[in-house]
Amino acid sequence: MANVNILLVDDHDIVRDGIQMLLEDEIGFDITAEASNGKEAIKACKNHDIDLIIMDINMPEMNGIEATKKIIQDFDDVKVLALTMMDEDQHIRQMIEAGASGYILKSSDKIELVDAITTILDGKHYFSDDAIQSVMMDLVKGTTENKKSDPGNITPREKEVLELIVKENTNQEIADQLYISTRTVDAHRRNLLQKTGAKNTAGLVTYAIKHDLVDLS
Amino acid sequence: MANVNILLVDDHDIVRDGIQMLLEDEIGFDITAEASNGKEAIKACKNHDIDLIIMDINMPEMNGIEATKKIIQDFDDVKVLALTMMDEDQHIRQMIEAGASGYILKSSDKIELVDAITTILDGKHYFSDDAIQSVMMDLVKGTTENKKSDPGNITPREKEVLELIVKENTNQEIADQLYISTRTVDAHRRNLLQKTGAKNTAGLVTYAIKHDLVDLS
DNA sequence: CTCCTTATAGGTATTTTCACCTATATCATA
DNA sequence: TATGATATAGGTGAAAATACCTATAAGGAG
Repeated sequence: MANVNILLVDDHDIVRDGIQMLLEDEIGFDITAEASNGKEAIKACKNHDIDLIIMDINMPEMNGIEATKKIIQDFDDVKVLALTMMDEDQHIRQMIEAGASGYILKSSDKIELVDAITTILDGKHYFSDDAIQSVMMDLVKGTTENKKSDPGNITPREKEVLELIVKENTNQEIADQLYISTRTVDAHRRNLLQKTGAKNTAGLVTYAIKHDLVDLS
Repeated sequence: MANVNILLVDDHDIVRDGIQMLLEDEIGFDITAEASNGKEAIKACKNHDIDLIIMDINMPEMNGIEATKKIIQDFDDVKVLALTMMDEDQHIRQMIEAGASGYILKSSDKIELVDAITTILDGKHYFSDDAIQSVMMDLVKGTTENKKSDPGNITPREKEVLELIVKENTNQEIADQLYISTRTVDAHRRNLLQKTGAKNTAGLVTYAIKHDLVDLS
């Protein structure tokens, strides 16, 4: 744990100062660099050999999610701990998907902060209870909403055609695979457009994916 | 909590017997019906006024995920508690998305089981620590894997065009919105096809969604 | 100051999709 | 048994997408 380089990213000076006080005076970590938005954060990663970034989400110029994506991509061994306000919880999932190793709230106490940092530096992940709660509820909610907007009854044959459309087949190729006429494929396609309310192939594909009728593996 | 109708779904008699013993003898819940696969579970829902289903995942005929989807869709007020083995944890997310209100492992003790049941009957959700851990790691993992397979450099303008394609716009409509010629849109489209390796619009849409270049909200 | 990428745009032709229309055999079910 | 949904298939024509080709202006990187 010797010589850990920490980058602190937040657009509010006072927040940076507070966290810096916490880390330096009370816990013994050094802040190596600071940044007030995503672009500055990327620049700081180039100029310093950063080990850990404490990253806010809402910032001018470039937000924490975009910055995290770019940094995780370009700087292999940098870890990101997202540190945000409670009301930004709709972004937790995006932040994790962007590659953050941890997520805690600004309302956390310093014990949780140092716990998160040491856990992450140890190569593991740390998510606060609130973050976990939010992600699970997100999963649950996204679900039931989908169920409600399930409309149009797509027949098994139509589903088969739809799957082949998603897999980039033309009507001719679909006809060959299903041993039917292209006109029949065309008919299925038109029925699908009508039932789904899609305007074109792109709409059919998004519908199929949204409604989980295909697997993008 | 009077008169709660519970349906127990598992393809192993001995598991059903064990849980039934636990619930009836020690906790005071009654098992109203049993089923050994998804299809039987659906049938049981039609024949009894089920309040809660304790559902296994891996079963012959129809698995627990499919059954849960159908049941949640057709029977409004039925709650599902998924009860599975540790090694089925790759299905947790699907189960939650299918509409399950809770998820615990067969290795849980009876205290957790009854806790989960009462929490769910109370209209809330219950996820065991292992389930939560699995979901979070799923999010984290799915991420880094995506990052690695990110190839093709799509320019900002191309991304803009791609987003409009996904939103079911034709080249003409895209041209109008971006104040450029349809031929330019066409050029972007061809470059996108080349860069992504897609064969047609369907391929572009799946690429965009897979690589998270658009939001399906 | 070149070289490369990006964004722009056109020509021409073919393939594919989409929009109307109609029609028939099968199967479930009311 | 009649009705409706499903799967099948065709005609015609217009719109859209895709496949080749070329070309130019602007901007950044070496």
